Amino acid sequence: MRWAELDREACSVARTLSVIGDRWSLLILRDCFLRVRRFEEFEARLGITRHRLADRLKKLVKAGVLKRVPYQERPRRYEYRLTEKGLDLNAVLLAMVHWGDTHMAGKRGRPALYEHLDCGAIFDPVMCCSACGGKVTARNIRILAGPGALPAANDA
Amino acid sequence: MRWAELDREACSVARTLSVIGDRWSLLILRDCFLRVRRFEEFEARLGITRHRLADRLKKLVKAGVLKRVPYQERPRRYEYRLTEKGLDLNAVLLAMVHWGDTHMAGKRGRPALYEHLDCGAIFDPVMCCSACGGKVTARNIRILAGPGALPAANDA
DNA sequence: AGAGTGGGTTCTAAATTGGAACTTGTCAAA
DNA sequence: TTTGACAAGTTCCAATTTAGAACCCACTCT
Repeated sequence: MRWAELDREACSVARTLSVIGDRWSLLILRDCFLRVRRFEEFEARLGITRHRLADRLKKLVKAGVLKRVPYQERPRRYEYRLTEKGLDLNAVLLAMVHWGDTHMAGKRGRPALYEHLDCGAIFDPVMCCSACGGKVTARNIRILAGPGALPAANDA
Repeated sequence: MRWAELDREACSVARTLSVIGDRWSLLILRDCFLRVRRFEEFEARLGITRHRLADRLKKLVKAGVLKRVPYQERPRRYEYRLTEKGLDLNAVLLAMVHWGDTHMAGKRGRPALYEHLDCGAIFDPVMCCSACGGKVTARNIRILAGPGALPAANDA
């Protein structure tokens, strides 16, 4: 399967990966959440080549995750900002951060901490059920075919 | 930056991506959560080449996300199962599924539904604060440097 | 006029991936 | 006693993708 075919799968994981499933996209988005917005700034922070960066930014804009916003005229220059669709990726990033903190942290501890502004606590992100608010884990969920499942491939 | 350098970054996102940041790993893991365990079954479901599949499974085992369990002797054959570390990736998958459901679903609706066994409801996974249980979004958190942040690069 | 800035594009070499065929034990049927 | 099938890989070559470095363009500043 090629990249271009991935978004046609009847699977939300595959469709999501068609947007963010490469080495750089999520690192670019991580920096977006840290309020990085300009081409040169991304380049300096990421260790990505200008070539790749230009290409990824273009793809993320096309996917509707980032938007290109002019911040000066003559010469016209643009910066890259998260759209609402992009901001919604926060949960994905947080889940990855939490997994990395739990399973990949070095002896010095986690690289970053998160403060919940609503309650003031340094917190861990936890996946919860929208109906009852209880924790969701691999062991207390069941997967069912939804309306968008293909007849011949009614998997996730 | 090359793949091999990614896990040395002082960032939990980068470290997590060093394990699951390629096109196939998360699709393999998705199938693991759907109780797929054998080489041939992965191959048939994924559209991946045997070559790539063998390589990815090896890497995921080395990363401690999957374990190789013999299921018969003579000839000795192994199947692949999620470890606890792998089961913890459930939150990442769920976050991606939810984003895909919200932003990439076709006209026929989401391909899969999730039932929370503790309460019986078909639910959406929501990121919550471990301290107060409230919702966590991009707009109500603040990121702080943690103990594992490098002096010269105290970012996420 | 010359240097600097921000945001790219173009080029080639290196790394990664896809595709198809081949290998290794083992059993079971012809 | 070949022959075939099965499951789980491995090997090899071609195609695609990426890295690395240099170049380009539209301005502004000195």
